[in-house]
Amino acid sequence: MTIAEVSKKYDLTADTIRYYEKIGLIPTVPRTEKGIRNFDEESCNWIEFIKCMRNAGMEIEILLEYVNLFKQGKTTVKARKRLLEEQREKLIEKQNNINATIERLDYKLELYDEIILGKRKDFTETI
Amino acid sequence: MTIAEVSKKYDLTADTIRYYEKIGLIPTVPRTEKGIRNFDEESCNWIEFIKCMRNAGMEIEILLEYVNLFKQGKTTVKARKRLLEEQREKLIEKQNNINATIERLDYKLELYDEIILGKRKDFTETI
DNA sequence: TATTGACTTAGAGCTAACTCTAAGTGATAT
DNA sequence: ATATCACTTAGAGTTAGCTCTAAGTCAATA
Repeated sequence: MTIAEVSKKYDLTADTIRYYEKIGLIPTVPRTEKGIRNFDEESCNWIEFIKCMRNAGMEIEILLEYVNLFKQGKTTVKARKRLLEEQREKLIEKQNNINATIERLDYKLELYDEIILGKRKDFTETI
Repeated sequence: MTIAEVSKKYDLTADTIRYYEKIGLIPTVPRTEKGIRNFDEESCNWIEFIKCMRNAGMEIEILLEYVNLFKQGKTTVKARKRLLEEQREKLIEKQNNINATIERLDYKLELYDEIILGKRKDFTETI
């Protein structure tokens, strides 16, 4: 697959994909004799994985650590597990923050509704 | 309350609080005769609100819009509601992304566990 | 044959959200 | 009296994560 095809498939710009490769996030992208990227299944899997993790807000530096551990082979399995567990914890915390904020917004939206419908005579501007 | 006290109370640096005020995120922070910030309850409520929204990842530009609508008074109640509804939708989407990623990590962590415990003879490196 | 279009590179530029620096004021402690 | 400390300002610097530019190669089409 060319970079244009991969770009379309995963909805990432070609620039972003090249950037990810340059910094080492996508190990060993194959090339044609002319030096043009020819993404195979493994490269695509990496891109899909990176995209998913980035969408959840995981930092590139952390992902780089994971990729580098991966490159070192079986001996790093435990370290990789530890890394993913840590990131899982961070995502849980993010989830909690977002949940709390959604609940707060729900409450505010209810108040706004009551104000709009005129159910609140004691209308005081709540932040 | 001085900026130092507010900084401690909400775990934000004084720099961040000054920055928020400068760009207009905290309307009307009172000052002493000497020109020193003297945060009242309303200012604190704004800071707490901004902090909560920022923690969930809401953009400063959006929060500025909200604050500006708020300043214009009752006539903007519907617009404010619309704005908060939009942001709620964005948070739901983020939540979904994070949930999907946590589930994916859970699956990977199980695989890693099986590998570590030697339950997998067919060990092939999964990304 | 000339040009169009997809690819290549190195490296500069951009945006959001802070974070820091320098220079200054004023109240309190030694 | 002098030094320390918390505050003030304007504006420069930083970081993450892209995004764009310029200059070039190569294959296919008018």
